[in-house]
Amino acid sequence: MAASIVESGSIDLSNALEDRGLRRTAARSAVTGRIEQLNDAFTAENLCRDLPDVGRATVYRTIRHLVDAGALCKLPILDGAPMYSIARVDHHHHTICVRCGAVGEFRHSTVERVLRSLEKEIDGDIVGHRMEIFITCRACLGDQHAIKKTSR
Amino acid sequence: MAASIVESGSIDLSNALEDRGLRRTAARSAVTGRIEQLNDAFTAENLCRDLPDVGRATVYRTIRHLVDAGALCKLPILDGAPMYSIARVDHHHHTICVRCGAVGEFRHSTVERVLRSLEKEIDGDIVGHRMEIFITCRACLGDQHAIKKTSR
DNA sequence: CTCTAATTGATACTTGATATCAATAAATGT
DNA sequence: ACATTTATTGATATCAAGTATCAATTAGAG
Repeated sequence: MAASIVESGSIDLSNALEDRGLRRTAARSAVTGRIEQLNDAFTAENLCRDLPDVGRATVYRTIRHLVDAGALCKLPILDGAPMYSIARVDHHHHTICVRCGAVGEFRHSTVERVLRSLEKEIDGDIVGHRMEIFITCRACLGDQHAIKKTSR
Repeated sequence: MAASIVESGSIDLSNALEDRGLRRTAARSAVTGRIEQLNDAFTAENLCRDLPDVGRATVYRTIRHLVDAGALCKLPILDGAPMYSIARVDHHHHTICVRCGAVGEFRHSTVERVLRSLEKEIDGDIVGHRMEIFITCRACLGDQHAIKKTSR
């Protein structure tokens, strides 16, 4: 019943679709295959550009199925299109570089502990949460040669 | 230099615009006035509907100025248009009801403490963060008369 | 009251994403 | 292998949120 897990700890995308009763087709394999090739988070438009032979509608539909299946995380960026990343089995959160947009992950048990302590403070049932940390990543810090590093 | 604070702890919206060197106009007053009337978070389209005599472009522009000024928080909702709420002086986070979309606030010092402990784990400089808790609010819990409450 | 620059808002456009629907392909039964 | 049924595809139209354009208007300084 549980979705297939591959060694890396992520969910196998094709199987995730099959588990939902969806057919295994060439178009869907192209989409899941491309996503698995990518290391970084991506947008729907990225995939459309990478897969010119797959229709936009199919790309968007497949992404939606994968999100519904829990195999992809949808990351709402402040402006523009949301990004997607392969969901790991263990719950985690994301870092987003405000300069280059690179998305990373982290997991931290304290975050979950905080949630539990918030239950009394919040007027309703907690059904989920989302946390993003905005950073300037190592690479981008390297780019700006010591600018703004000294003054406060 | 600091933006004017009114008793409630929120930033005065008209003054926030003036502090940025923007003129005080009838259209902008209509927008800020309407926002201040609202208790809840709102979308840009909400404002446009409430203010049919103010052009869409002006509504969107004014919201953008207010966000830039730090007088409004922009809350990216998972699907659809982002919502905005008046920024309080003290840092806080939001709860979003997954049934009715109602937005609430909470503040919790532990969240900030978690962030500090994450600094070692994260490869870059933390420049900001965002946390949203998804809930079923009290009102919506009342609606669904005990459904799904018993089974596991 | 005049002048200048900021502002406005109708309109057209851009972007991201979904709906439609005839053509196609996958699974199933024989 | 073939026919049948049903899911899937993708070109196209459409939708929704938001931005760019630009002539007409208005605020504020002098």
